Amino acid sequence: MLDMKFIRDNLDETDRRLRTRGGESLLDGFRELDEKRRTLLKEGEALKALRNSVSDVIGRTKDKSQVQDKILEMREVSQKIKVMDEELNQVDEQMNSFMLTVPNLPHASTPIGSSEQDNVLVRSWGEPKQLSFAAIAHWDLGENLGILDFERGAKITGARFTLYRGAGARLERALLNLMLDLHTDAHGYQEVLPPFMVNRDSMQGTGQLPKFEDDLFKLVDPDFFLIPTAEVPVTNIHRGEILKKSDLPISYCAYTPCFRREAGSYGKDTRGLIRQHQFNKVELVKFVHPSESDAALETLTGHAEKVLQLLELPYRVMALCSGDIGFSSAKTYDLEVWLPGQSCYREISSCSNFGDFQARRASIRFREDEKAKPEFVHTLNGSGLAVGRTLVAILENYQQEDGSVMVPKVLRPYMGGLERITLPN
RNA sequence: GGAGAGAUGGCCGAGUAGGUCGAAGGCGCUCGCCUGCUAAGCGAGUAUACUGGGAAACCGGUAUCGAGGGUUCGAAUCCCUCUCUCUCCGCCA
Repeated sequence: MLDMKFIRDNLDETDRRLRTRGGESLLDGFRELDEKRRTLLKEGEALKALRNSVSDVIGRTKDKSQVQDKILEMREVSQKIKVMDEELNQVDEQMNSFMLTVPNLPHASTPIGSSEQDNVLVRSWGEPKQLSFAAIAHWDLGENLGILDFERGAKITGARFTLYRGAGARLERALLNLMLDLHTDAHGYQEVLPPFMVNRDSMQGTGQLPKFEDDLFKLVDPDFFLIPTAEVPVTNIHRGEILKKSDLPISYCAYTPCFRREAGSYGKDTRGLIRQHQFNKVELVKFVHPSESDAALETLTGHAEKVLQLLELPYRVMALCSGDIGFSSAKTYDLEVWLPGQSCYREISSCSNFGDFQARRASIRFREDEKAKPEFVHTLNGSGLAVGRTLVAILENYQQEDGSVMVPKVLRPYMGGLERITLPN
């Protein structure tokens, strides 16, 4: 959420910056609504002030018959207040739901652009592997090796669900452990294991609601949602809190499964593990002092990159343009890993600085010093990494001409020493 | 699932025949004094949001005692609904 006062004082500039996201104005009607709200507020509060002071007099008067006329008068005032409050509530609600649908301001360093095409290459690491034979896509590799069973996944649940078996299941678990160990031991994150379902307030705190309910899996009875990313429960750890400045920065990493409806992506990536309704991810989340968030995005992105480097998977870093960054994000770097089976780079991590956008929604604050007013922290997060897609990258990059797949050296201790996943006899 | 208890400020904890309660007291914290260290002592201060005025310091208004609604001139205090926490019983990975 943006700061209402900031919008009020900088309406044109805010509008201009928001337009870089998609062109259309996102602030229509703000001024009228804001003025209406403040007028109602002012009038209502004046009446309440009157009622409070007169009620005080009534309270002090022992003989109520002396103030009978005042009581009658206040009865009418209270009626008026009630009417005005109702109107104000409506306006407040309108304002609130309006504010919740306004996306974050793009960061000054976010490239201006309208689509994916305008994303900017920041750097790349490793050479895209040129295989000496025809690359096989991971879905075929996985099925041939008997480690990915798409048919049975679909039978058990439906499309975009997959059954992992044997070395495949082990490989997924190995990746999880490698990532968690790296981020906790080497990068200083505290591991957390949060709930995989969250309530509506949490979804609103990080920005998934109210706008993107269609993308979520929702429970029928309690009003809970399956998390689409660990960002939601982990960022909401500190919802409604005032943190100590000395606690910052706070760095969490978490493994969770992620559940996404993928509505609107029918026909896209229908084969393989790239786009699933359920996938595993290790997420990095930071709460930092506002002056630190720019630098924190760089280090956080570096932490995600480190996983790819350890696995020796070629990748590139893209700065998303204003038209491509997410609703809550001010600045985003995507890590894209090279996939020989598709001869292209595919997103494997998304690292974002949200500025104070999520912190304002979720009310996560700190004090500069003991007496200072609370200020909003800045929040960041990034995938470190999407595990399913990492497994895809390993299968495709480490595939051998005989159809087997080498296990990256760094993973072998996690795989019971296994060096190669071979075809079943 | 059944029975009961409870939710007050950073923490603990008063406050139920409705008014002078944004809320006693204690702890913690901040500033000052005192004490040649430490501790103790003394004094003052110490919630948040919105809103009006002011360059600012700051001053004023409104709201908030789990959430929402009701009764009333007036509610932390009465009534209703919901949520959460705790205890006991049952069930269970």
